[in-house]
Amino acid sequence: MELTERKLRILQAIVADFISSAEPVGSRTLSKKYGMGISPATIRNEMSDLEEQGYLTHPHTSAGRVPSDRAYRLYVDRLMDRFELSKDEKRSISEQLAGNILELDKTIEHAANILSEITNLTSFAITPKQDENRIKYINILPADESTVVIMIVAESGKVKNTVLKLRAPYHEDSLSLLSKAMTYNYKGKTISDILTMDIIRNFETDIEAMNRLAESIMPNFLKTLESMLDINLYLDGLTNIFSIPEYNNLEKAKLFLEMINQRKNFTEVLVNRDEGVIITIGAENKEDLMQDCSLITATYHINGKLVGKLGVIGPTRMKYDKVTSVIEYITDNLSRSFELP
Amino acid sequence: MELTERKLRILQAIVADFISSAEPVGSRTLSKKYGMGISPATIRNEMSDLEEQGYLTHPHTSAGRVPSDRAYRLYVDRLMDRFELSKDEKRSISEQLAGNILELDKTIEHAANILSEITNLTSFAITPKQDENRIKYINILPADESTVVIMIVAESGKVKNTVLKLRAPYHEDSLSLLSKAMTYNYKGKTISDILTMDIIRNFETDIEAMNRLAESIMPNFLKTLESMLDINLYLDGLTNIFSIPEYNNLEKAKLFLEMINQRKNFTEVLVNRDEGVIITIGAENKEDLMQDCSLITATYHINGKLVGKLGVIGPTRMKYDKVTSVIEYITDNLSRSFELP
DNA sequence: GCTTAGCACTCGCCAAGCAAGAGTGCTAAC
DNA sequence: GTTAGCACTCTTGCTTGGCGAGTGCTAAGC
Repeated sequence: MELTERKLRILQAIVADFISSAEPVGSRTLSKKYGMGISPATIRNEMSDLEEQGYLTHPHTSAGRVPSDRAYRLYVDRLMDRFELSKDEKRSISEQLAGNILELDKTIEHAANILSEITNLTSFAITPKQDENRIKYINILPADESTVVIMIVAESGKVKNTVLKLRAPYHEDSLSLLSKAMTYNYKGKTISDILTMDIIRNFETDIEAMNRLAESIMPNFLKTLESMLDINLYLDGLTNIFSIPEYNNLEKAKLFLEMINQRKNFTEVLVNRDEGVIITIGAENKEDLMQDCSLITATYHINGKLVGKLGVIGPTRMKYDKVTSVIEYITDNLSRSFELP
Repeated sequence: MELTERKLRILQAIVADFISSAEPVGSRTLSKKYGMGISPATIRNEMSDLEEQGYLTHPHTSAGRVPSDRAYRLYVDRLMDRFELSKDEKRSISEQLAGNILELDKTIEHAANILSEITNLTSFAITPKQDENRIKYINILPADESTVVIMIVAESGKVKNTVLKLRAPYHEDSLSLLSKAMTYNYKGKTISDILTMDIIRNFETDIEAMNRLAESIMPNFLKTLESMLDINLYLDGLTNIFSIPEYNNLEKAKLFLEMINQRKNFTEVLVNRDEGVIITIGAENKEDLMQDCSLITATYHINGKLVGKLGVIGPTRMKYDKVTSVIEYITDNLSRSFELP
């Protein structure tokens, strides 16, 4: 059976109505509210067909119809109008993001805040994978007689440092020597390359003092380097789910929050998604706990290369048009502000 | 009316029973379970007295008794036994904390994780106030031809840096010169002192290049410095409240989570608490939303000076003995690992 | 042949009513 | 001062019946 023009129109109306009301949509409402020019009875017949085709479900005999995942998919792909953010909204987002570009991570966290604020959903953002980030230089700096700061600067501009107390005092010349040697060795290499290399050996030079220094610094250097690989997950708007009728039930709300609070798993899910704007609806998600959620993610870029992600998660009933627009707008904005000058 | 020995024993039994069962305690239960050697009727009389004195309440006529805030206070101050953690628990905590002392903030976050894990409550930790932290040195380092890294090292070992793209290329000598000048100027000063000083003017030297450099770096330097003052709040075990009978109701759970997610306010509350182990029970808390919560905090020290806090928040019905012991043990452990070597 | 009015039917929801259970408070006896 | 006994109170869980919303089917209309 083909989807006639009229069926599409009805389906669109049902989805739109259900998205905003969260109540099953009845034939009478539809006929009256959306001025379709056909009677409830006709609509009922059409609805019955749509149900047969898997676009609608029926919580129970005497309830209205509810869109299925399939209906949302159709809606997202073909039926929904492109949503244009208002000038004011756009300006507000840009301004808020521009206010805080000092620290990359903070900016990303802030973007997640804005997103949940606007959408009233739970938002998240992850920082880019750093595997492919290349070392620019390494600097070992004196702090006091037995303390040094290991500082690693990557090409993307990411900086990471650790304070390390040495067991023995050091000579300042050895520090700068070691910094140079390490930079020479590692410059241009990716973090993951370095971590798989056999490193300690590389510093068996003639200079005894430097060897000893390298030996005590290396373990911490490696740990620091490893921690540069960590992907940060920022979450916001967690409590927003409490105002969503779908989660008006302790057990569901609990499961939702617990799923998201398994940060490792959740990050993993996000990392594995494709680039660009990706929408997965209900059962399209592989994870058990996401079967009645929709997940929308988009990617932002740093220097056009490293890729982070940002998005929302909520019930399948969400304002796909607006949410998608907002996410797109924010990620575009992020990518632009992370471009090389 | 005085609290007789017997009344105290009864009260203790009621509190202990209610803490573990979350059910109002009846006279019969009490008489049987706690082998008091007196009949339910006698206990009822005593309970009636205790209620009059404000130690017990009565959800309704035909329910058992529930301890009031006052009873918990008495329990905490006089009745509860000191709880000794088992050797295994102690070892496990120490080991987990020792595994990750590379980064101070991570360690503190990790301590909060452990705490919520053990207590099954919502835990939190805040990093120390940095107002009194003194600058050790400032280093402006080259990253590439137009990018520099501003690095600030404080006496506590806290390091903070920002990557800054300059509008014009710089001369490397000016960088080290400026680093030295700034270090000379700020070394030994506290962060808040510097932020209230009128700084830009301090660098009006003869050297033109350095003046220009200082001018473009200063705003970012100040912002970075300011961000060093931020107190980080780590939360964990938020979803634990879902398994607590007191919060077995959407509205309450929601309010609880929203209260805690107002991170600014919540941090403020924590910052304002006294040092040492502090327990506030129910209405002893000033905040509206905490009227039926208890809050336990303890302080840890960095180098014996900077003070951070760690604790739990949960329903007034909590295992005060065990929770207090755990918190104390963890903060002691933290302070010890943050001591100067 | 599509559309529509009419009507019986189904189901969830809510309030009222009822019985069971838990625990108290009081009284009178020990 | 302590305790047994008993009436009383209040919550909880279950059942019942009415109401409203919405459907599905049928038959009539265009």
